[in-house]
Amino acid sequence: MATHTEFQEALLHKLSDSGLRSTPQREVVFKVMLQKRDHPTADEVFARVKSAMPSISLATVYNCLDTLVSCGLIRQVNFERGPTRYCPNLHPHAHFHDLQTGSTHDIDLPPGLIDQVKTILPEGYDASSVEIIFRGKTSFAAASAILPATGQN
Amino acid sequence: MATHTEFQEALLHKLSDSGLRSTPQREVVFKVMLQKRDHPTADEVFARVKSAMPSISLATVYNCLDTLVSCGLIRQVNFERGPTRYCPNLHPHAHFHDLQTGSTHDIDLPPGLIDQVKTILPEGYDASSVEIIFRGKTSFAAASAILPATGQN
DNA sequence: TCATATAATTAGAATAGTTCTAATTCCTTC
DNA sequence: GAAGGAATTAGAACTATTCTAATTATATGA
Repeated sequence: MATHTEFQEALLHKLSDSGLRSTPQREVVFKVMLQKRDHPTADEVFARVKSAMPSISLATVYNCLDTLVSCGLIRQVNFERGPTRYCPNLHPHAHFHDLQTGSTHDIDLPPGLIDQVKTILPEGYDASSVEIIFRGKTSFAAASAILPATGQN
Repeated sequence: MATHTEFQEALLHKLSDSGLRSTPQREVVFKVMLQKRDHPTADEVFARVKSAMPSISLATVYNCLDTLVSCGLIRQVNFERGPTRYCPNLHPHAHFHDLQTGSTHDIDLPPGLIDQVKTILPEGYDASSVEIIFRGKTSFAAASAILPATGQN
């Protein structure tokens, strides 16, 4: 049997690509991000991580999340004035922000769409990333929309 | 000659559509937004407005900007963890965020693009707005890139 | 193996941006 | 011109994030 899980391998690999170490804190933050596939804030990640590692500090959670973002293992999203949210989905996707429930949904992007959208850029603009954010309402989540919106995801 | 300028008419009209009053503060904030067509923060708007109306408060600037956003006279943009920026360009456009200079450029959208992008949404998603953000570098602004990046726009 | 250097973590202070509160002023309408 | 509601104001409060300085962990290489 393997001494490392698959996710640990991926983590180690991506980290060392950037000359960074794999640490217990980075591992647990990454694990927590993969477990519940929503869009938590740093505070929410902190709360989840604490049960597995009570000694971890909020500053470290910020550090780890920033590290994971910078080596491409997770993404960062911002909606309006809310706190930064983190996203473990690495497939090319857009975000749909449900204005009624506050929740966020990933929308898979068909291959080629990003490149196609990039063609609208005039000469001299070289985009390394394209982010697409939809805002609106959903018609399938009627049940959950009744709930008092405990938090976002 | 007209008793009101064109922009005041537009302001008055949009405001009263939402049951709101046109006030000197709202007028001056709107005017300032139209004068320099960049993407200022609330603080920057506050600074610009102060010369015309020294008694205005920062809270009022926030209030006015929110009001203008909610009646569709300006737009709001957020990049990463930076402060909210406000945009007077009402034509359908995307934003290009220059990672080297920190500046923001408006990118005109060809008609139909937004609708086309909306077609990727699965059943049940009803988007009232679509935001597109590019990030990357530009090759034409070599001169300004040398400057020590005093602020963003 | 041990010393050294560097990287990472930590707690808590500090900061920045924004919102809230309560009091005041300004309009609008009777 | 009085009453009621809307808008503004100053400053306090709040939240998210970053910074600082000290500590701990890890890797390297003598």
